[in-house]
Amino acid sequence: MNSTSDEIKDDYNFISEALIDIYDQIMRIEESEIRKSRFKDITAKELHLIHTIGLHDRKTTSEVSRVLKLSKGTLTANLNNLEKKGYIIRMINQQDRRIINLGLTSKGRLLYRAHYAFHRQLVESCLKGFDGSDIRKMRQALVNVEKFIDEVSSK
Amino acid sequence: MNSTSDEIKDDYNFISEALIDIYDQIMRIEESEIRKSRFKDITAKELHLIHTIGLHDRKTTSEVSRVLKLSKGTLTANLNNLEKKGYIIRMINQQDRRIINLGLTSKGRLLYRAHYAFHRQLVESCLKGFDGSDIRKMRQALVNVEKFIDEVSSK
DNA sequence: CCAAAATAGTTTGAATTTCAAACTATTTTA
DNA sequence: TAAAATAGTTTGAAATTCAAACTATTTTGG
Repeated sequence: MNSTSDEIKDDYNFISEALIDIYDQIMRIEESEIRKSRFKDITAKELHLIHTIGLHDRKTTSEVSRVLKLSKGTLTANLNNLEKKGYIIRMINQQDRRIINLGLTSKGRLLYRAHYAFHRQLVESCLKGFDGSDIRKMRQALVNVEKFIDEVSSK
Repeated sequence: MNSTSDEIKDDYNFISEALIDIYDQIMRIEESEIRKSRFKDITAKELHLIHTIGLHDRKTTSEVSRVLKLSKGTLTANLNNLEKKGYIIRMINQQDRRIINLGLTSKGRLLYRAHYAFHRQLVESCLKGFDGSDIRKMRQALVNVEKFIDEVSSK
């Protein structure tokens, strides 16, 4: 395909505008889809936290608060809520008893998988009609963004 | 380029994972970049609100609260803060005096342009090395996401 | 023309979320 | 083995959000 520099500029503007708005909508729709299922007591933020805790990692509270850039106090409060609602468990690490390892309950794992499946559906619809090389390009674009973010952060 | 279905599946997983995390980082970095400049009193949420109010539109409070899905009360509070800090002005609409039209002050416009420029930089770094047809594909992917979101919302 | 209904935005009071700082318990260091 | 460092919790205050009640204005229908 042939493109003038004006057309490319329009595309840049379009992409820039769309990106600003789309993510907000994604967060909202993920929350509202999850709340239509059996997981009616979960917010978008909690979904994000459940995702970060993950299925297998046994992360510590400190690791999670670093990744999500939440203060330790805030994370403690969030974990209390998710524990009360039965999605996560705290496990005292027996090698170092200051450390709490985090895990998902079976209910938490179900939620994790439901969320992941929905997200996956979104990505599939996004890449509908794309061939392998297109998808590689898409992947490259995300790697580029990550690199840009790293550069800006460390500067 | 040739790709096996396994490679494509890996790409899907990669893209899915990356998307979940990247936006949070973008929001954070936009806020922290803006705060390094003369606009030290602005949060990511306020940046989003300033962007929505826009340079030329004279939107009403109701329009903005609908777009951002904030209650009218919440928006009033946010607007009070931005007005106090000198970024926006409220203008009573003389045709219908119930309506408040919103506008950016010159300080608000400077902030808008600084934010947009940074966002634009991010998009450019993301699409570095892409040709016109690649960029069209990227644009199509975003249109697909928007369509997916609309379908899910209206179902 | 005017009373009732509708609309735009603000105020209010409660709930939730967040943070930093102080604190407790445990481990590491020197 | 006492002091320092680390992991996580508690605490109190500030910020954010919402729904519902409220004020001011405009539109509607008789």
